[in-house]
Amino acid sequence: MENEKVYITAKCPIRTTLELVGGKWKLLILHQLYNKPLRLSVLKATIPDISEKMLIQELKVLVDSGLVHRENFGEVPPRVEYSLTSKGKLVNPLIKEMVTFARCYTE
Amino acid sequence: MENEKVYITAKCPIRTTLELVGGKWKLLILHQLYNKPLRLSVLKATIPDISEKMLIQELKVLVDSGLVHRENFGEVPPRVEYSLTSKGKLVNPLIKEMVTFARCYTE
DNA sequence: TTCCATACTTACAAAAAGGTTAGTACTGTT
DNA sequence: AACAGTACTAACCTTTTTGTAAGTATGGAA
Repeated sequence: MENEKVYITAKCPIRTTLELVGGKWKLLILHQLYNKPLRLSVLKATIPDISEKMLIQELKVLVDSGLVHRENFGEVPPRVEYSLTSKGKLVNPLIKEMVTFARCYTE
Repeated sequence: MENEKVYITAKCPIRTTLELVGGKWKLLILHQLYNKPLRLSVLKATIPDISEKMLIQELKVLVDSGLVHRENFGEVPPRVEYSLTSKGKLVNPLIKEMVTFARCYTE
């Protein structure tokens, strides 16, 4: 089971992963949520280049795919916190590998 | 050194990796080259949906970034083989993590 | 009654990525 | 002289992704 060969198909695991966390922003967002829940405004501040629209849009996708949990405290002014679900935490080793890869590549 | 915190900047490791292997095709191509050098025609056959243009275009990018080696045997009709460089082999653990992630996610 | 703070929406525009189709170059074989 | 076989190129178009700028909703504080 462990080392089954991966053939490229419409639903192969590599493509599944690309669909879930591909694109310019999702992994950056997930990485910020690694430690603790964060509010939108904090996320925006720690990902300097992202626009508010993209941030909200990508968060929504991540919530829809079950990687991120959205908690609305129903206060005014609004307070909403985003955190990793247990599935979302599965991306941590992946991000770690990306960091390792980049460091080995550039060294 | 090991566990340095990763801040999101223009050249942070996550973004470096995304630039190198991001997009729809690069990781699929690299995965096919995992075992052995392959010719263009074979790559095309094992990645069913890719167009010839995209395959050649992405291979060129991968060669330019030093992840893939291109060997031209100078024969007629042309024979060219593509293989992973040592830097290219660094993506293998990354791909493995992607496969693991997808399997955990979907189970 | 005006403004504040925060999360979120909408309409539109620009840029990037990807796809289609038709071609080139090269020689040995028919 | 035409063709086969392989890697590659070029022009053009469509789709997807990302960005910009403005606006909405809320209730309490000034």
